[in-house]
Amino acid sequence: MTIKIGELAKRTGATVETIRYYEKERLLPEPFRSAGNYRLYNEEHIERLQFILHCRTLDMALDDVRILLEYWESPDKDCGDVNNLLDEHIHAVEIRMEELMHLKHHLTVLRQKCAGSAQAVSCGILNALADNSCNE
Amino acid sequence: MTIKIGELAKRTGATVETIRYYEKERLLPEPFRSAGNYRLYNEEHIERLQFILHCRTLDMALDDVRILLEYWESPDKDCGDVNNLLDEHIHAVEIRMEELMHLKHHLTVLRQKCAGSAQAVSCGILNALADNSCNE
DNA sequence: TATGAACCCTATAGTGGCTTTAGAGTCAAG
DNA sequence: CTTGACTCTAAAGCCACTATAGGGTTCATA
Repeated sequence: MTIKIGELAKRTGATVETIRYYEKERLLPEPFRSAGNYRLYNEEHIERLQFILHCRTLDMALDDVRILLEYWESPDKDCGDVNNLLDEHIHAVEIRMEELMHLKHHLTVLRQKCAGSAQAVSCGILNALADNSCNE
Repeated sequence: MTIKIGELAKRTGATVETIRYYEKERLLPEPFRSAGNYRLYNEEHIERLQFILHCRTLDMALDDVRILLEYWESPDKDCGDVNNLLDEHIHAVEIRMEELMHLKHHLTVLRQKCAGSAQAVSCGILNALADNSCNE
């Protein structure tokens, strides 16, 4: 059983372009080609692509995915580094969440500086952006 | 009083490269040049750059900054759109925060699939990434 | 006057993870 | 035999910078 790139895209939810991009990035191995030079994928390609896509839904960088794929391909390896990679990723997400919380606070304070519509010259938002009084 | 680009960078916290980039992007007007072709900035440049940087600390896109600068330059305009722009930005931040909350949940569940170090073949994390069982 | 350090200049390429575009080839159905 | 859906490659575009290469300017010190 082999499928063409459009069918692989349909089955996994990736776009055709993304699949070709992953191949160029060596995340997916080069598949066999048909007589007409079409890529032909098999079950292994499908699984590997799904692995990659699952990692991406978890917002992992492709370099991290590369590392995880290596472990996935080497059943005997110690997976301690996998745990570390995940811990670091969770930490990064936590940090970004905190950043966004602060950000939202600043934005909300800023928003309250101008109740309705008025002339720009007296708009509390524009003035606060000029002197940064919303960040102090 | 005029200052060179390094001094402007020092006073605002931007890098020299970012300042030149903003000029190329027409966020900052082209300054006068010295005899030796050095950029010479004045008070207005400093204020405008600070306005831009304040917007950036609030994670606004440069296109949004462009719009805000326009209002800032036109004191007579109605600033209702400024409020809308901000509301939309706050909404985008809220959405991203929710996304990250879900993300963190998935990552935490995934992390618990592998307690300590073991062989990759039996690592709950790698297996869950393969079948996406952490996202269901 | 020479020289060296600190600063400045332009132009171009790289970052990440794709997406888009242009231009061409393949294949099955009508 | 043509149409339309699919596929191919190569290159450029996205965002907001950052980095690099290869030079020029300015000023203080030797």
